[in-house]
Amino acid sequence: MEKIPIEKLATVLKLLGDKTRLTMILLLKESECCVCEFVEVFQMSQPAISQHVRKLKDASLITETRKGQWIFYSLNKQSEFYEAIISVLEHLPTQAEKLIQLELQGKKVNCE
Amino acid sequence: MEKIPIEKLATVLKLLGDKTRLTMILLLKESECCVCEFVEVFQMSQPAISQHVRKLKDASLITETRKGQWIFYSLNKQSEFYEAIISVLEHLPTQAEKLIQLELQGKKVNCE
DNA sequence: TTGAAATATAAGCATATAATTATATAATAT
DNA sequence: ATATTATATAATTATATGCTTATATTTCAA
Repeated sequence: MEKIPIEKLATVLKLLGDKTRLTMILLLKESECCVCEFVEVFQMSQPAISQHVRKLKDASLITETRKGQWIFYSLNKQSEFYEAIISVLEHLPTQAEKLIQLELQGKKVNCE
Repeated sequence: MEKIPIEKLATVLKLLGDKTRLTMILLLKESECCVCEFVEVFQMSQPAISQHVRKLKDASLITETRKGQWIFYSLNKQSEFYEAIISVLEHLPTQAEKLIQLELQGKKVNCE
């Protein structure tokens, strides 16, 4: 397994050491999401969500793809931390119900 | 595998998201240590070390055993987070050299 | 081409964090 | 008994963090 320098991993763990960001990463493992979906799921302001997303993006833990007016975020499988992140996520219960809730509320973004 | 509520794991990851504490945990995986050894290894003040240790102890990630004038700390294998912690540590390179250095400097505590 | 929706960013503020300094407690050795 | 060593704790301070409010940018739709 690829080893990671302690300092780098500590930085990543600090990013994951926030309930909102950890949940974001867990959701992104199951499905790509855009900011407005996170706003619904977390019931937080758009700037607060954008700022959390930016931290994850700055660390290259997630990547973005614009689709029309939305920007979708995904887990970055190319990240040197990807495997470590997955091994953390494995200890968490699925958050699929949050995505189902979104769907039921008609808040899931469909950009086709 | 035992699942952990997101909020709890986020709290633990925040504790591990500090270079000093992450290294402490990694060292404790290899060998129990006392505060004065950590002071040598990290070249930090005794109160700074004690405060990091306290955070880990407050979260029950480590346990203490007094041996004479020293208090030795160990990874708490009974913690509900133990497995998750180990799976994080597996991504880190061994810190055995730090312990060997201690030994060579005659700073390793022998309490027999 | 004007307005609305999605997102980003900057400034400000309140709280959290990590260090230092000073002091207290507990065990050991003389 | 007293001094020394190991450790803990409290107060203080500087910096980091996460939120809010306000505003800018981009895309799409009318």
